[in-house]
Parts: sequence; structure tokens; C-alpha cells
Amino acid sequence: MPELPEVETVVRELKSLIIGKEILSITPLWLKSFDQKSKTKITGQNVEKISRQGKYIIMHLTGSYLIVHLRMTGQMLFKNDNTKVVDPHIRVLIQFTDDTALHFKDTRKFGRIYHVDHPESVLQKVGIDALDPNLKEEWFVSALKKSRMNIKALLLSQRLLSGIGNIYADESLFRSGIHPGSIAARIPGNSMISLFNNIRDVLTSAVENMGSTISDYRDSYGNKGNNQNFLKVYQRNGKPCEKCGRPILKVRMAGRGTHFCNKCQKIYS
DNA sequence: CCATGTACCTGAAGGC
DNA sequence: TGCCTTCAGGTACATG
Repeated sequence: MPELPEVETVVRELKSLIIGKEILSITPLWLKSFDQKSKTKITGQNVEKISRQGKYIIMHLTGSYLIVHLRMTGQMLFKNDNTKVVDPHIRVLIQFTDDTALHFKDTRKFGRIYHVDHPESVLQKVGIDALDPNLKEEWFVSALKKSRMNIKALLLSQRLLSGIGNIYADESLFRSGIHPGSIAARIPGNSMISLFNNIRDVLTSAVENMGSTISDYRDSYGNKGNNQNFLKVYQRNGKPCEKCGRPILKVRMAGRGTHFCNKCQKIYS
């Protein structure tokens, strides 16, 4: 479910909710959801800092790290009343010494919480964050020129940039007039620059709108996002393109449902 | 290098 | 009311 804007929304909330808290215990309710790679004891460690790389939430503890990936249906829900777990989809319970807690809810069980000594052990293959302020369009252009990949697959790969998923890949390509089946290196330079800027704009405004809720996404308070109301192609198949009025198409590409306008988005192959 | 399929899971929705 | 198929904000891994 969650892509960069949804994860960023959760990170911002968690910063205000749990920085400084001391961990009492962490309890896996579904074993695979918690990947214990560190030998350090979690009990007694404090949450000192929270950051994000792509779709990963990085909780910096006193002597180790908790790294969370929400995958399709994960939610990090903050609970003031650390009483009992009623929701059957809670997979990991993180309790703090002040009787508050985080409930990691994950219906489909794809998500993970890793406990590691070094973030690199999880983030090794993850590309630079798509909203990293140091990113330069010249770098993006030269990287695209080296790739023979289909542009949609490249954006989804997390290798070059991290944080873009199926919604924001389709939205960014639509706004840039690039057909998702285009070969990366064949896209004209000015369109590559347009894509770079549209990726950043689309993600930034989605963060301002607290992310997109299609079905499962919720922030740490359990609230839905608002950005689903501003999408131009994602799940708008059959509806008129905002630019030309022709119906938005949906096909399967890179293994995912892919939405685009066949007239407004040019294919470079 | 790149594309495709499968696996991991649950639940909602649609067809018959 | 079933029963069956397909699909879903993701990613890792195996196979051509």
C-alpha cells in the first residue's frame, strides 16, 4: 500500500509521538513479521531519532535500529491505552514504559519489522530517496540515459530512486506525457527533466495531503489520507483524461496494473 | 542486463 | 447463497 508520501506521513507523526520513549518490550504475534537480526536487548533502549529512506521507516534506538517496511497493508498505529490487543491483524506489539504502544497491523503479513545493528544490512540495495534535497536533475537524466529498462519498471525498482510505487509512478508519467512502456534511454532529455520535476511535485503534494488511501492505508492515528481525491490516472480507467477527454486505459505492465492516456503520453521505444 | 512468473498472504468484489 | 477467479499502495527470487 504505502509509498513515499504515506510513509513520510507516518514518520512525521511518529516523530511527535514516540521520540524519547523507552521501550518496555516488543512482542511478535506473527513470527515472520519480526526479523530479529541484532543481539542487543531492546528493553531499556530509547527511541532517539526517526528517519526514512524510500518506503522504509528507520527508528534509531540507543544501541540498535528498528526498521519497518509496511509493504501492502502495514500500519503503525499509536495507542495511548496500552491495555489489550483486540484487532486480530496486529502482528507486532511495541510497548513503551509509559503505558503507550505501537501496534503493527498488517492484514496480508507482507510487512516486516527488522531489528538490526546497522541500517545498511537492510537498506543496502535501496536507491537514494526520491525527495532527497541533494538530488540533481542532471544526475537523473544521465542515469536514465544508461538504462534500457521500461520506464515504469525502472521507477518501481527502487534501485535508482526509492519511494515511488504504483500510484505515483503512473501519476508522474502522466504529468510528464511519457507512456509507461517507453524505454528509459529513448526518452527525450527535456521529458526526462520534466519527469524528474513531476516525480518531486507529485510526491510533495501527496505528502501535503497526508498520502493516498485506496483501501488499507491509515496514518498512526488511524486516519485516512486525502490525496486519493487528486489522482489523475490511477484507478481512473474508463474515465475521461483531464487533458484530452479520451478514456484512461489500464494494462498490465511490469506485473502491475498501469494507468495512462494513450494520446497524451508518448511512447519512446 | 532485462522481462516474466511465482511466492508470500488476506479479503473484497464480480461472474456464474 | 455459494463457489471460483481476479485483483490489490510491494518486493525477493528463479528462470529464460
